Parts: sequence; C-alpha cells; structure tokens
Amino acid sequence: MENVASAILLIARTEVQVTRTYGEGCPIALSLDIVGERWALLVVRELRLGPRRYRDLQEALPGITPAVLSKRLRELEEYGVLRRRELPPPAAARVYELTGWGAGLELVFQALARWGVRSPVLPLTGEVSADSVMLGLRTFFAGDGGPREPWTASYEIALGRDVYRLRVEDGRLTELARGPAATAPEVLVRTTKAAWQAVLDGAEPLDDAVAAGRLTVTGDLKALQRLVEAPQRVRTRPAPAG
Amino acid sequence: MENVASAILLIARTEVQVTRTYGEGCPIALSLDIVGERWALLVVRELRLGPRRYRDLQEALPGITPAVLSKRLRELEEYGVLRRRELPPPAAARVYELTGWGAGLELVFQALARWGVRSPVLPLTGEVSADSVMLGLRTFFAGDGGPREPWTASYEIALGRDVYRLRVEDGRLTELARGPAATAPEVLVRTTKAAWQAVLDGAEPLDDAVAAGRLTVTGDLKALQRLVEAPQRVRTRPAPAG
DNA sequence: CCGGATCCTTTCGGATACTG
DNA sequence: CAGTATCCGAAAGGATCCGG
Repeated sequence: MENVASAILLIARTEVQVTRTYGEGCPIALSLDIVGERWALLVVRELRLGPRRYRDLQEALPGITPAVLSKRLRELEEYGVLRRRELPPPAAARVYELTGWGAGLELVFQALARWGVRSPVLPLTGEVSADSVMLGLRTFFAGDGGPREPWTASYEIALGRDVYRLRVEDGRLTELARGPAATAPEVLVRTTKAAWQAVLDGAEPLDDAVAAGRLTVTGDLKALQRLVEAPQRVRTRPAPAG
Repeated sequence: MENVASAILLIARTEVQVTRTYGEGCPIALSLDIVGERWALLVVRELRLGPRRYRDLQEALPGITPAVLSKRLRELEEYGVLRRRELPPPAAARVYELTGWGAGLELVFQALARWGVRSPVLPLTGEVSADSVMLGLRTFFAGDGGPREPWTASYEIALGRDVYRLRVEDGRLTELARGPAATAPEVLVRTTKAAWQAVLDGAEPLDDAVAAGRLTVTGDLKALQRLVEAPQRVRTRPAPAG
C-alpha cells in the first residue's frame, strides 16, 4: 500500500507540473509566472543575439547551477519562450534559441536596462559579458534623444575573441549580430571588452584609446566616432531620486 | 569560544545585509537584483496609481504572506523604489508610495503586459484588481496604432466602490488616477469591474451593456464609445508562436 | 568534453498564529 | 491596523558524478 501511494504521488508530481503561479488574470502577473523565476530572464537575455549551447549559458551566467539552468530551460521551452534545436552533424550540438514570441521580450529588457542604470543606491559593478556590452549599444542607441545626423555604415567589432557585425542605416541601428560581417565592412575594430566599454561610457575618448593602442581601427574612423557617440550617455551613479 | 564565534557571525549576518545578487555589471541584472525577487514587481504594480496602506497591499495581492510583504517593502524602500510616509492625524495612516525613480518602472510594466497577453500557451485566467483593469486601459491605449481621431474628454468611472478619473486630450490619455473627478466630468460611468472589462475586451458592445443595465452612463455616450474603442484589441489566446 | 542528473545543505517563501 | 514569530515545505546553492 505504501508503495502504491508513493507511485501515485510520483505520477502526480511529474505529470501535473504544478509550477507556482500568482493566479491572477493580470497580464503582468502572467508574464512574471513565465519569466519571473530566479535566473529566467537572464537565461533569455543570453539568447538575445542568437542560439547558445548549454555550456555557453553556464559560462555566461556565473553562479547558476546546472540543476537550475536545466529547470529554467525546460520551463521556458514549455511556455514557448525558447526552443531546443539539434544542429546537423558537421557541428553536432544542442542549442537553445528564442521563439518569435520570446524575442518579443526585447522591450522588457530595454525598459529594465534603462531603469536599472539610474539606480540611486546600487552601483553598476561586476562583470559584463561581451554580448551585454554590445546590446547596451542597442538599448541606449539614440532615437528618442532628438534629431541626429543620419548616417549609414557597416561595422565589424572584435572584443577579444567575440566578433560582432553591425549596420547603421540613416542613423538607425538596423543590424547587430554575432559573427564577422558577410561583406567587407566599412569599419573594422579590434579591441578588448574593457577598452570598448570605457569608450562607450565616455570614460575615455575614442582618439585616446586608438592612440594608446587599446583599440585598432581599420577603415572609416569618423563613422566609428559617430557610432560610439550615438548611445545616450548614462549616469552610472546619479543623484538620489526624490 | 563557541559563543563568541556565534555572536560574531550573528553581527555579520544582521549588519552586512547580504542580499543575494547576480553580481553582474549589466543593468538588467542590476534591475533584477532590485525588483526580481518574488512578489516585488507586483507590490510596485499596486502603487502605480498612488499610495496604499499595508492592508490595501495585502488585499490586492492574495497569496502574499505578511512576512514576505514586510520584507519586500523594507527592501524596496532601501533600494529607493518606494518610500514610507505617515499621513497627518485627520486620516492618520502609514502609506507606501513610489519614488520618482520607482515610478520609472512604468515602461517595464507596459512592456511586460504587452508581452504577456500574447502568451501562446498560458491563458489569462484569474482575478484582476480594479486598478489593473484601469491601468490596462493606459497600457493598451492607442498611440502606436496609427492615426486616430483626436478628441478631448474627462471621465469619472466607478467600478463598484472603486472610483477613477480620466482625461483624454487630443486623443492622448493624460490623466488616470484614483478618486472622483475634481470638476464635473463630461462622462460619468457606474458599473462593475466585470462588465467594464467585458466592454474593454470587446466581449460585449458598449450599447448592449448599457441596454442591459450593466453599465450606467451619464453624459456624453459618444465620448465613452471613443474611450473604450481606443485601446488596441488584444488576442487573449492567440495562435501558437513560431 | 558536452549535457546534464544526483546528493546534500542553505535559504526563501507559504501558512498560521500572535503582538504592540 | 501593521506588522513579527514560528514552523515547515519548496527552491536555490554547491559539489560531485555519470552516460554518450
């Protein structure tokens, strides 16, 4: 009898999948049921620029344990935020990628990022992944900040071993992806994550970084200047909010 | 010696206030350190339309326990998201209200709400507070949805005992607050939360609700028609996303 | 080496009762 | 009314192990 009870309990456990929920009809609460668990949004964040393997996610999220990562991936897949895909034999690997709906979290990330940088009490300290640095460029890219000289250019930016391709058309960032540019870009940058971030933050003028050899530019330096000046400057440590 | 060690440990525990953190320099991770804990964003949500008492929050968040609510309020106050304020003697009470920075989470809420309603797997079932219903009006209010006939009107809408005042100017929702209108509004609505939501969702035409007596209108019915048609219609249960 | 599963400990959240 | 105290189950953290 005891075994039967245990078996029933086990079945109930594995089938019903009673994830805890806020149980509200509010769409905000529903969203939080889906991506409000610890680590969930950070897992999704890591997929914003394309598919990643389990191992990539583990490395990008220092502190997450394998058990938690597996659980989040399973849940997010069930909810339709991401999907699991097996790459064909040449590069046989299992990757996770966002669904169309999952990619719709972009505005949530941008809103969170724009809000977080204005924190009056907590400082922005700690490591930032190369992906996040490049995505910060997109998040804070001008567009609301008034009229801006429109320009068009293509970029390939290497932060250490991480290479990205960008395209600006009429002053709008229309492409941002991992990997080298398909055709020869107008600007080629080779630098480190730290140096690139310093330039973006306005901590070091682009010219200085180039002169000091911390940043190597091939091609149209002026176009690069426009790019790094495009993001709206952000106060990292503003005055206390009222 | 053992007591001394315990005492030191205790002091360290209570003073350092080691809240768990993702420890990243990414502004998204920082935001989640602040409002990513369970219930935190829902507590903030309840303050979007103005100050609330502890008791109000408890009622609006069925399922939250007093201990957790207290902890969240303490943390959010420390982080500068909300502040505690004592109302003067006439209505002596302790209320919680958002700081200016805390109110900046508005875009996060709107992004989450717009995303959540498109969930391909989870349905929007459960209770919705009167506040959330009214805020949904703001979140989905047209503005991106193409050109729309601009109009101006003031409203007072009573959902049961909850009364709200609204103002639309040139087709934009410029005011939404708890409490009756200061001056006589052009439209006065008296209905229930359920009936109002049905009309907003498009489940029941406004005229039918009025005819059936589920909704009483005093004043400019045409202006009310414009208001309930303004929010972009939302699929509650859309086709599975790719 | 990749993609996890398992085990154990610690922390957090949920339920209920109780107090200034 | 505005919380705190207590107890317990669930989730997360940390380390190790396993199958392909």
